[in-house]
Amino acid sequence: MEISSKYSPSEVEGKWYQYWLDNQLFSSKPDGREPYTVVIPPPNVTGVLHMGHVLNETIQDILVRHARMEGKNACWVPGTDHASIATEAKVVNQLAEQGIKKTDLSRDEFLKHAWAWTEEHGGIILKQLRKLGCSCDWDRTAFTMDEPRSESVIKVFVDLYRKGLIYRGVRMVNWDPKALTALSDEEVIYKEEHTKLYYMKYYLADDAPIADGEGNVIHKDERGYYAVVATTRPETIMGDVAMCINPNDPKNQWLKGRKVIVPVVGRVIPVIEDEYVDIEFGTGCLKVTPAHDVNDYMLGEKYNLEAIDIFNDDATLSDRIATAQQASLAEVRVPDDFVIGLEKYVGTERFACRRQIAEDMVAAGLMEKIEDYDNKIGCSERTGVPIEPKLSMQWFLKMEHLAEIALAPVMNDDIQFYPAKYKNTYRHWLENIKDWCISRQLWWGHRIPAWYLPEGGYVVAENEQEALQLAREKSGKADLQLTDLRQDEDALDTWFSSWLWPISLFDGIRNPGNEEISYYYPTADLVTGPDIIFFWVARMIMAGYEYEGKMPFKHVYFTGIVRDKLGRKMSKSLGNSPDPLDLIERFGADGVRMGMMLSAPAGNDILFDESLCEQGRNFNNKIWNAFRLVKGWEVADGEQPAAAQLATTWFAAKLRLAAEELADDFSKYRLSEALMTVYKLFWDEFSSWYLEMVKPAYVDGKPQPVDRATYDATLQFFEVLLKMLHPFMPFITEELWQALYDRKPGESIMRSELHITAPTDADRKLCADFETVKEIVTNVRAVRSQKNIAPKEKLTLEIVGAPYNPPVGDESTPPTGGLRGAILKMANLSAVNVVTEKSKGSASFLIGTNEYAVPLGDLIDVEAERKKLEGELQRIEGFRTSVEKKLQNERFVQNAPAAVVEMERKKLADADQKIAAIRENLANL
RNA sequence: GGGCGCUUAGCUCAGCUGGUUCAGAGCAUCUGCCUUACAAGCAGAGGGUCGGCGGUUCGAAUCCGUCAGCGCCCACCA
Repeated sequence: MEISSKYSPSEVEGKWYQYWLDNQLFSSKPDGREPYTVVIPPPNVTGVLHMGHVLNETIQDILVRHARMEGKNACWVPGTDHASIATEAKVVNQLAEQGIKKTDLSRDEFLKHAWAWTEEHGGIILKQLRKLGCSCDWDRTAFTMDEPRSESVIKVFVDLYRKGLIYRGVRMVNWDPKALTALSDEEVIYKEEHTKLYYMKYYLADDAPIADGEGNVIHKDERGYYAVVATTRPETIMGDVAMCINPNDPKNQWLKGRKVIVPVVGRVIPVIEDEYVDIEFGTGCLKVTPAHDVNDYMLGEKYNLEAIDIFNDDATLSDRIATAQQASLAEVRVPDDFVIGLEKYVGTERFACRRQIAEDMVAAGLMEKIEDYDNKIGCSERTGVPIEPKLSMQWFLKMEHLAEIALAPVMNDDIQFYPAKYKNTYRHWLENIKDWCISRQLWWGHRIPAWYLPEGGYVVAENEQEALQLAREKSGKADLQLTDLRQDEDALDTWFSSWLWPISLFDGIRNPGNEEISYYYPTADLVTGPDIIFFWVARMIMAGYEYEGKMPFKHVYFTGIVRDKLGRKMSKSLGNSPDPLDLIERFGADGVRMGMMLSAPAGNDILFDESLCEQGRNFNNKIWNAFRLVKGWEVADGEQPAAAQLATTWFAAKLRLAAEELADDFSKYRLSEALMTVYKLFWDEFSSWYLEMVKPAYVDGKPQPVDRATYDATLQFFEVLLKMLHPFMPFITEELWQALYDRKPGESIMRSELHITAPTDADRKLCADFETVKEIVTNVRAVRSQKNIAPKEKLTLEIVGAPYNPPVGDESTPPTGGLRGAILKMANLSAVNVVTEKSKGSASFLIGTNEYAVPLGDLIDVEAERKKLEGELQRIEGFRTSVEKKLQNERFVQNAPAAVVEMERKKLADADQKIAAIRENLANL
């Protein structure tokens, strides 16, 4: 049967994936073997596969398949995340397109739409993972909002509440005015922006004399004395309730104890003093708006100031500003030209309002100046809009205890981070942790299990019945009905469910100590991006110790960010992100996986380039063709040629060495290096050296059969290589493994085990000797290349002088056995002779201190040869001089270890020998 | 403003607790080859004062200091 010279992934990948599924090869059940567990970082349920996933999932699949072939009970649990805020936003947008407003729907109606959306788009990404070859146990597919996970979340909430770790209260939180919800500190990202710094005039409200002391900076114009306040947010003056100076600020001594008028608003506010104020910033005068700034809020608490919330939830200006203005103007009279009616701003959007009020203030002469200013603005991670600090009633989780139990295991390497540098980041966060705001003003998520009583107060319970019972007890009213209770409207932060993932997947919350959780937990490796180290990794560690008393995973492998080859982050707007499915279509899943892994050292960003997939595809093709060659051989009984005998012995040794290296790479999670190790092993050692050595010759245009011993050995080697490659390229290796021998139905390479004995000293020696053989061959080939001698033309090789070192023979046994045979075959020689003096007109080369020559007769170019030799002589003499200098340095000889000095002496002796040989050659030319 | 990390061949990166695996790998480049597994290939070749400067040492890509450039994380300077 004719096999195509090109491997065609699309024809085999689907077939084998189905085969794996049909034979339940991904499935795992607890048994007597050592477990190896990985839980997938659940992608957003409505997400689609992007290059970041490809990287992440490929790494996990490599680890899982590798562990499976080590004989472990590998279990990779897939699933998706409900992604509360992101999904709700998508649903709201979709409804908007249909002309439906969320506010017009009831909670239940909205959730119906959300579930419909989830069912329509959910799980697409899991289907795509199959195309990549991921060996997840699909029967275990979970969702953070399915029943077991939801019940776990509620149970944990109630438990933490009863432990006193969850509380409810009014706090300054990060408010997303677009999503209309509170966010945790971690969901705020800071962006550098060019803004303005506005310097506004706050006139003194009284006529008392000015205390003109040393260093005071006093402002005065025709309207009177005034202080200058610098701010980036002039619109917030509507919420001003004080001005604050640093008591030690010499510039502003004259303001102590005074009252000032908020411009535009007309409110008279006190000047307070606090060392919090930075004397160097702006004018040293700070306006205090407790409702709209975290620091001002703290000042407000400290000095018992009123907090005037000037915004609606969507960050438009509230009509409260107008009523507040009227109230304060009624209280104190201020000159008309300091005041502008605030009604005109009501309902305007915050940034429009800012522009307008700044303009109005300039027109009214209330603005001292406006400067350009670079500022960092906190924005919502999800919607991108600037965060509005806002006072509101929220649920919080106390973090002190949880941070404490999560810190030590990472710092003392019970849980290992790869790369380890993230330990610092982790510690810093835990040591400065604040309470976690876990409530979200969203519907899509786990609803907070708190029920409010008619007469105030609330109960926290796992379900309505329990809530009712607790409510009756609490209120003392036995006739209280469920309809009298009102459940909290808020949902929980998505991460409040994800942090239980390694436990809830095995039902360890609802059903502690069950067989699955006892067997699979703790999981082995977690593969994720460093961007969610706080959101997820740290919190899983907390939950792990709190609920299982054990780490959730033993190792964390942090991947880098996938960038394009110019180093830019891949993004939709740049259009620089290839579609993974398209890449798979073009290069095969194995090719894409390999392209990804070729440049993915742990923790480093990946500069992804399509050409890497091409390299992966080419490698597939190389494997394919090697297979074609081997399976095309005709086998006959017969003696094994010397070269083949050496080749099989050598390659067996080489495999043992490579296996050792591979194991080392895996143990250090250096997966791209592991791949490179197998890549070179297959391409260079196996294909270019081994196969060429054992390849049967052609006689009269006909290929000769290969002897059985060589053939059997070759198939065995091929099988080992396929197994080594399998975690990286599952499809092609399965295809060829199946074709290599007759297999039973249901058998698979992914369930085969790879055990290779440790290399011996003899293996190392043989491989080192073989490197010399390679050098000899390469040198002869180079001679051919330089002299334009066809590869087909047979040459002879002379080994000059005696004695010389093994492996190429010694005086009594001129190059013999396999090594000699290998040289003959690989360099296409007719003979290898030991001579005391090499032939006239030959090209020579040195390997170590041994000299070799290829007689070329008339072909030799004496001048060229002389030039080459002279160059070499010069180089070696220079080297000799430097070594000699070193040895003449007494301090070196005295201080350096004996072995090092001895090494240098040997270098010197070798150099002398080489120089002598080259001189002789030159003389003979 | 604090903390961490990086800088080695044209590109992407290895180089562990200083000394024969010390200047390496893959890709790219150049030169020959359509040699009966593979041109998505084969054979050969070129290419780097290891970011700059200073120090420790008999000896530094490797340790220390410093400067420059890049990147990341954290932080309430309005």
